[in-house]
Order: sequence, then structure tokens, then C-alpha cells
Amino acid sequence: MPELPEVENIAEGLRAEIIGRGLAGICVITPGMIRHPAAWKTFVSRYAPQRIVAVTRRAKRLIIVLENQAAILIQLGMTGKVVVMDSASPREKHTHLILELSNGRQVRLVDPRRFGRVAFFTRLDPQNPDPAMAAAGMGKLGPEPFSIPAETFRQILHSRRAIKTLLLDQSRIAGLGNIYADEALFAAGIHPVTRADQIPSPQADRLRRAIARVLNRAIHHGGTTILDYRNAYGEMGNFWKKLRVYQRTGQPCCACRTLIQRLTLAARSSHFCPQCQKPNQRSLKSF
DNA sequence: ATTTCATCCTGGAGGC
DNA sequence: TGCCTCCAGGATGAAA
Repeated sequence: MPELPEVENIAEGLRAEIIGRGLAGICVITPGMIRHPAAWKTFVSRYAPQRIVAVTRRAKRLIIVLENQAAILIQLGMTGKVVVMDSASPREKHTHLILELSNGRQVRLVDPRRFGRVAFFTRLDPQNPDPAMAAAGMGKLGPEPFSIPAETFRQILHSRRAIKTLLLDQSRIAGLGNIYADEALFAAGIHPVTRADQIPSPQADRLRRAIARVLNRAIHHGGTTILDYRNAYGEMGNFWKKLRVYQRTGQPCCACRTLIQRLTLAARSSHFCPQCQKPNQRSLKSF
């Protein structure tokens, strides 16, 4: 399940492979994956012969920047992956989009569950992509999780919702998914059901820094591979070896040996150490 | 307005 | 072995 660190690694791998190459053609295999624009066939025919000038990322969205500020956006959803292969190599099942490069290589989007999506832009500012994405109906994104000012973070936590639920809300903070939300909460010693506005500010600041630290470490280790994630070279990430709570239910906590527990919150599993992450009184009452 | 919930979709796991 | 059911959860849009 690609979250921010996985997308960052994919972008990094893609940069070396495709920047400076010409985009010789775009092959849409599954039109249902294209969410924008409705007239995407026009984009495909008109903007295909362009040079790729950059590969960037906004939250979990991968942005391939073309000349004249045209851009292709890929959101990987749960099971999406991007691979670069020779055009002659056999096409994997569930391949939905192929970008043909001028050197005979291909960028392919493979996504068994089709939760991912693709959008084409005739004009998107790589420094400020949010307006174009909003105009495409892609939903608001909160700030990137690195370097959020303490005061901004305090405002984000001003909510009665459980902190875990809040961390997964992309319109509040963009880029966290279930894995790194659990890992950041463990690192900050906060129980997932804790009401966000009941977290004392020293602990809130610990969480703010834990989020950035966990994501940076995951990027450094090539991301986390649970099932499907691969980088642009088809390699698995190594961060799963570093996970402290995620999918470790019943295993001893790395800090205190208490067994990791799991609970369902907002229809998602949360993993936590009941000893290191004590719920406060308010959250106990509301849960 | 805020928050929750069903929905999309396939593959893998476990039960029988 | 094979069939069935359940589960995984990112993002969205409808409903409470």
C-alpha cells in the first residue's frame, strides 16, 4: 500500500530513467482509471510527443511533468505500482496505462484492484499543483508532513476525532496511511483512540516530530513492502524490517515486551503497544 | 458543518 | 484439491 515514502522512492527511481526522454506515445488500456479530463483522448493525441522534464510528488500522488507545464498524475491507491520495462517485455496482468518513451522503454502502471487513478493536465504548476488538482475534482490535501510549524499542527489537532482517524485524513495532513500513522503514534507514545484535542502540547509536538522522522526513515530504507509495493525497478522496500507495531499483533513490543494489540478504528486496523501507548481518561470514556 | 460509512476491486488466507 | 467466505484499506461521495 503505497504511502508517501513509497511514492517518493518510485519518483526517485523514475527520475533517473525518464527525465529528458521524449514521451513517444500514451496507451490507455483501462479508460476507467482516467479520472480527468473527460476528453482525455485529446490530451493523449496532442500531448504525447513531449519531453519529460521532471518527476515530482505531492502527498501520495506521483507527477510526471512534461514541457509547457503539461503533466501526468498517477495515484497508486492500494495496490498500484509503476514499472519501467523494455517495450518487448511481456505485459503484466492488470496493466492499465503505458507511457512509451523515445528510447524504446515503457513506464507501465499496474494495479490489480484498480483503486489507483490517473489524471492528465494541459497545465499544472509543479511548484503549486494543488489548484490544478482541485479543479480536476481530486480533493483537498493538507500540508506535507515534513516541517509543519508547531502552531499549524496544534490547529490541525483541534478536533474531537480520534488521533489515528485524524492522521489518515488527507485533507488535514497529506501523505500518511495506515502503516506510518501507527508507527508515528507508537514513536510518540500516543494511543490511537486518544481524542486529538486532548493531547497535551508537549506530546503533540513529539508526534509532530515523530511523523517526519518515521517518514524520513522509511524513505531512506526504500519504503515498506507488505504485499504489492515495488519501486520503479521492481524491488521490494526494506522498511518492513523496521516496523515496530504495524502488523505485529501478538508479538512483543520492541521497547517493553508487552504484546502488541490490534483494534478496529474507522474501519481500519490499528496496531499499538498497550503499555507504551496508554489511552488518557477522555479517550477511554469515548471509546 | 462535521463525521461516519458503504463502495470500488482483486488476491491471498483460512475453513471445510 | 477446490470452493466458499472473509479480509486488506486509499479515496470518494452519500448519508447521518
